[in-house]
Amino acid sequence: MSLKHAILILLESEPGSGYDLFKRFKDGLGYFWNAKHQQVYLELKKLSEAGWLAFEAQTQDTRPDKKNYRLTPAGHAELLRWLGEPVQPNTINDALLVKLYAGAHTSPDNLREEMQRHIAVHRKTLDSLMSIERDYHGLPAEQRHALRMPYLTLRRGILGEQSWLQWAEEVEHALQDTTPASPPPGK
Amino acid sequence: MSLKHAILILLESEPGSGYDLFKRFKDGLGYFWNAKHQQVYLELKKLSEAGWLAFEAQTQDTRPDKKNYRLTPAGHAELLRWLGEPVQPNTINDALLVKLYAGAHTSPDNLREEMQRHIAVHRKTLDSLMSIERDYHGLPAEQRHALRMPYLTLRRGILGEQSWLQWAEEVEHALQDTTPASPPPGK
DNA sequence: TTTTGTTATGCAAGTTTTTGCATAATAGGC
DNA sequence: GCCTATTATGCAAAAACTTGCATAACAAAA
Repeated sequence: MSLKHAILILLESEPGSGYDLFKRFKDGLGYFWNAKHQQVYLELKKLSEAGWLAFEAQTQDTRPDKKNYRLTPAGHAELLRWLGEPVQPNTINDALLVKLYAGAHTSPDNLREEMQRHIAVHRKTLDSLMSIERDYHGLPAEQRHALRMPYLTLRRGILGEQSWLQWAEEVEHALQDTTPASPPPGK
Repeated sequence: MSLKHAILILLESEPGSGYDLFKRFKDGLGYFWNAKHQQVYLELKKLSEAGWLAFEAQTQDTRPDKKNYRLTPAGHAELLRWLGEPVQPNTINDALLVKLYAGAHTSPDNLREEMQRHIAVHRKTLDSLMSIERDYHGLPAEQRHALRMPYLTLRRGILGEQSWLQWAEEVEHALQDTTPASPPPGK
């Protein structure tokens, strides 16, 4: 839907190779836009063919050669056009919630284990976002100002993860209640 | 990724036609799994061909004929298999956050308008979820018990939307700060 | 010294989802 | 009487994304 535009945005602030972009997706933007490397390379190719990007092959001694992409004026214009257009509200497709919705057809233990796996992931994400936030607060005012918009997206991540974990606690309580009382010690 | 399984779950609790399912997506499950009617019909066809669903054509006098789908034993088995399998954590692809990330390249007014549109949508969603919650609390204990798992997903929706709106307030404050001081009254 | 990890790119095939089009009957509001 | 909404289904094409495979050089750890 808009990996195209995510790429334009990343290259607007700093030109780079497909591999660079892929890594940037894994750190910063990656929290709210995910992409496999194959798709990044494919889109770069398409965007070049559309005239929105240009690249220079860059030979390297110790590393494989890379292609350095940057925005063309047409690419810049397209980015501005897209920014002026309304964005569709996000549609959520969340398989965990689908599973939980059907939870009555499986065991509470199975659900608890599933929740534990997801809680671990969300806690880790929250930790890493909060560590990025600490770094941000340590920056000089000028740099903080330059990063103020990405910072808002970071806040979304932090509030979102906190809310998710709060919900997970509710779920754990609810799942405990469905546990049958421990059976009396057998014969 | 799992529209298949969302359909199996819906049909497990109650058989129905493609149109029925589509409507159920728009109400209940729809909060966390979205599907267009075309895709629902397509998946029903595939699931039938895979032997997981069976259907009977049902002629109607005043309305177009419909096909009533229900799970086969194989479909039921597949659902149980899927429930036993771990679900991958959700990947988020959120175009609004991509736009905000690049917000420095557009006007605060543009961003404020965008946020207003999204706030309106989220407020409406929250209202409707909370009204469903009120209905739930009004049910007799037995029915509440039967719906306890879907209720957990409802809670996810409510906590998630509240957190979203809280974030939106932070964003509004931040965007106000970037507004240039009102210019002195002209000449 | 073998294995694992990182850097670097990409094709091919498949799955999933979206968008556009198409049909057809009835009910209700203006 | 006309327009719009609802019920009901689906094909076809395109776009977006995932999965599997493939190559290749070097660095670091085991």
